[in-house]
Amino acid sequence: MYLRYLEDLDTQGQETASSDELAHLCGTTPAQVRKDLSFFGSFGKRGLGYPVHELTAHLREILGLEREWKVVIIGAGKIGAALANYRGFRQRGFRIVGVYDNDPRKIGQPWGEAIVHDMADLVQDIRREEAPIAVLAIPSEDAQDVVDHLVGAGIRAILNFAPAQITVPPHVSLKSVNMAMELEGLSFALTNSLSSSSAP
Amino acid sequence: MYLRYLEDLDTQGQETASSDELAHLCGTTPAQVRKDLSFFGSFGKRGLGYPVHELTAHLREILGLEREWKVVIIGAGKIGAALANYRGFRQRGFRIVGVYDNDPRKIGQPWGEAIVHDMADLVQDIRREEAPIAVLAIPSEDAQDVVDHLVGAGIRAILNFAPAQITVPPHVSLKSVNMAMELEGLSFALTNSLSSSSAP
DNA sequence: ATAACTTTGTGAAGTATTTCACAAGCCACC
DNA sequence: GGTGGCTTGTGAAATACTTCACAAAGTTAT
Repeated sequence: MYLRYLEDLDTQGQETASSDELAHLCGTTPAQVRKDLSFFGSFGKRGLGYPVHELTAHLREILGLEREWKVVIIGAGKIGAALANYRGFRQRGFRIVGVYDNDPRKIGQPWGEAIVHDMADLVQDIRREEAPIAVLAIPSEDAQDVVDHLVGAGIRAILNFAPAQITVPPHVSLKSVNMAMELEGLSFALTNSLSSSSAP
Repeated sequence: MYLRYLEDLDTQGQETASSDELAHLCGTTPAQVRKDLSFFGSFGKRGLGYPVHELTAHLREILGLEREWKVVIIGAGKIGAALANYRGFRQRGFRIVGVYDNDPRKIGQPWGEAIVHDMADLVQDIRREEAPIAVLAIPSEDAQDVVDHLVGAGIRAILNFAPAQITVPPHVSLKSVNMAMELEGLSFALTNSLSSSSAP
């Protein structure tokens, strides 16, 4: 999150930013900003703030964004399409090297810059390409099964959009996004006349 | 999350579930389950566990899912399309009452069961329909501007998919989902050879 | 009816996170 | 080069969250 706003400031030509300024941008507190950043090192200058360009580079390094990550998308449906077209991914160093589906009508069809591949080839392609990240955009009922194949093929991280509880061995990183659950959170907030705001 | 799994159990005809069983399903601990549920009331029976069907109803009530929520989708692009087609929304009581875009080529086109409306009509439609939830699937640069209009029209909750920091007055609930940031989290995990698993 | 076994609900203990508050350092101006 | 005004970095305090552990209450078997 800090990186997102620091990049904006850098583009605007701002040279330094105080913890106070970053806190306001990110919707948190100055003390939180300082504690968070100090965990990784001592990047700021007292009396002046943090050097925007330098800190941006540090954070990109810390997050592992200096290299390119290969990504495969599983599921050539609407969500898969949205993800494949998402500008942000490529901009931030995630290169989509393949899209997979098991629908014969979709296999072989062009899809953006790529072609939809047969799910049957997934395992061998991952082995050959060494794609360490998979994005899952398939129906819940198939999710765990596909995940097991991915893990078998040596995948190291999975971003899951299926609303299902997935289990993976400890050496594989898993992150799940459940859009219906996000809306339910808003329903709860509305029902209880609470209000909250969260950063992207 | 509990609701999701309880509904599954209910469909399968299971009558009771222990905190231990729910914990395993949801990837947490039995003590956590009991503490969480006890916050809202005393739903379980000692020696037996929680009554699945009854607890499901309680949670739906707590989350405000017994009523139907009207939802407008802003942005008829790929992400908007994915959301509009997302089965889960309708199943869980969120009815999409309108899709809006400012691209003249899209306005008037059919779009699932609905038609794409002109963004210019958004404010008056929200006032008339009293849609309390908006889903934002538009480019970042337009996000805050649209949000301001939504707030002016009386929207009460916003689910934001644009990778931008949005501010809203305290009576409006805001939840942001940033897909690039999710991938960056995985990048960090991979870079540092960490591993973690999170429930949907 | 009683004994043996389960499982909840919840204070208390243990961790983790956030905020406070201030010494130490840096800049700018005189 | 000294002084005043900022801002970081960080222990300590405060707050929040999670886990422990056990009495109370229910179930099952005999």
